Amino acid sequence: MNYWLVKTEPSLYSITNLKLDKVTLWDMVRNYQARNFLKSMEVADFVLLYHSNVTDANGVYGLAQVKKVAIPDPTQFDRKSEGFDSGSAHDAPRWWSPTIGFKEIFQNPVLLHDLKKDSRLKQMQLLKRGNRLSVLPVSETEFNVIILLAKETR
DNA sequence: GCCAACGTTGGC
DNA sequence: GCCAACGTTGGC
Repeated sequence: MNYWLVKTEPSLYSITNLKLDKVTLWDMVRNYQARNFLKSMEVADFVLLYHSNVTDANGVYGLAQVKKVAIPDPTQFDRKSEGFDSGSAHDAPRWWSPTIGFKEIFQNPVLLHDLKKDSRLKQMQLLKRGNRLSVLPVSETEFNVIILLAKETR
């Protein structure tokens, strides 16, 4: 069992969209390190959904779970898609997408500000200087702390 | 809108 | 293989 955090711009795709869709293929990731993390996701892994590029409100907004391991991202072969990659061969796809399913929208979103001030989360990959990766591993401890913060009544 | 961080591209 | 230029991410 592994724990992950994926970033998304809510104006493009938010936890609410995932709730409506129930499941979604996590496509369009075009960074090799992030791709490697996507490929190592296993069914039932938990995935924290992080909203980025929100004025004053970046943070973890909900929880998802891996439903299917990664398949080749279909957008890389689609000429009409922004994700099209002419350098990717069908027999050796570059980009991969797991399917994730909706679990919950947090009662209290755990904002970036809250993550930063919690001493138990000092080691979080997300908080490392300049980390722009859109898919990151989260430790079990960090995951549990974030879930606790999300359930806290404030 | 600005800008730091950093990944990618391409000339040499 | 080096590295400058460029593009993107994402916090503020």
